[in-house]
Amino acid sequence: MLPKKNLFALVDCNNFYVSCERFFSPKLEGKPVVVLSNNDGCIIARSEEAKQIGIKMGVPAFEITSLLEKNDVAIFSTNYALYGDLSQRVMSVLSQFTPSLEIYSIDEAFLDLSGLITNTTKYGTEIAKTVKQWVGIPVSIGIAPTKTLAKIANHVAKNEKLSTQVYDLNNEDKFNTVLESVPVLNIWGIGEAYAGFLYKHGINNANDLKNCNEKWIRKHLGVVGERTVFELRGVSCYPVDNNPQEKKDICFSRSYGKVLEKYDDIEQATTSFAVYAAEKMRHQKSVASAITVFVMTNRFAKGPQYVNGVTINMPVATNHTSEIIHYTVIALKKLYRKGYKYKKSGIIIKDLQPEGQLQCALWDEQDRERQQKITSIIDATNAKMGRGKLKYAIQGSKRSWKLRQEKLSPKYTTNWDELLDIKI
DNA sequence: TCTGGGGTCCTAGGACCC
DNA sequence: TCTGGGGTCCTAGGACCC
Repeated sequence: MLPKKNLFALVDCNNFYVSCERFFSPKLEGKPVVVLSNNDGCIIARSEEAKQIGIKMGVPAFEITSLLEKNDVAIFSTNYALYGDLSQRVMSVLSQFTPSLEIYSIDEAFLDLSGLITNTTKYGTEIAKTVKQWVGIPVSIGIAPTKTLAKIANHVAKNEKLSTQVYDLNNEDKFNTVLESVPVLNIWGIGEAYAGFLYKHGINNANDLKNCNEKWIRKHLGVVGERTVFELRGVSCYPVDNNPQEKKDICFSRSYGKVLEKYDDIEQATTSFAVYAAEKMRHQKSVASAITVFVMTNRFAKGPQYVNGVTINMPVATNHTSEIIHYTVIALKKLYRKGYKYKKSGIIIKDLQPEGQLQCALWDEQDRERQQKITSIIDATNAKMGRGKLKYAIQGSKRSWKLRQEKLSPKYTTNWDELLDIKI
């Protein structure tokens, strides 16, 4: 019996953040639109029209103000509450088309279609049509026998501006020609460093890499590179992972809206980040026994630079906010040096383990039951009334670190007060 | 004036053990 | 004079992803 042939679809939302904003402002259809990163810093999403007038991904917005103004580009601050919610809706629609769905990122998912369908293009078109109709977000779909090839097929679907938004690289007679058109840098798993190495050796496109000796690739790019070669040949090395593990690390960091110098301001910011990180940790029902706190000055500024981090091993694995704050402050006091202009800080919670198999220390001085009650009450209140309604005193009330978000759209779908108001 | 944030996996090398 | 060797575990850092 022949082994079951693998078949993967990669569904990718087109210019996702822009599409989310457009869905609630249809008058922006056909116009250039961009979405900015936190603090209204860099361009992180562009509509087709914005790409066409030469706006590059990742450039700082202040560097291209005249270009933005001249072309009357609609600009939005990032609105994760909105994008996250629409993402969930897209994923929920996709889950109806496969028994095995892997949510790969906020705007992408792999679907395992092995043995499921015969007419791939028809099926893909049906998926795209349904998502557009039910959630209002346009998607592109690549279909192929491995994930790496599905990624490539997806790029083709996007670049060729196919009317169907679906490209099937499975049994494609132009297979080699398509691969030849893909520079190695555009292959999933090949970044700047590996691409530089490959170009130096005359390996320029996906077809070249496919034909490489895998032993030689393994020697220079490691096992990940070797798998990429196999995947390009149609040998699947990465199955669809529909059972996401809990996160192993949780990080919460932000650049401040302006530079801060006083210890108290930095403490208020960083303990606030610690509070959010602890919320995330409880949300996935994990505990941790180590945290790293870090601070940094503005790496783009001329003045003296200071970047440093301190890791603290806590005596007992915990997810209680008060304890996390306690150790964050200890770390911060070690880190702080007077005289620097701080721009960013954050906390990384490491070595997360499932709650419940908690190891008790011999001299545990904390009243854990009481803490448990307090954190549950705070979590429940904030879930209901909005993040930050109940705060710890140390977080302060000034929010001098507050992000700049001058072009924020409403939280149309997650906040009753910001629902779209339609006047008839 | 203004330059994002949050992850994963792999590997080399040090620490430690017998 | 001659100064083991092999295994495991952990961590930091590199490379990649969105």
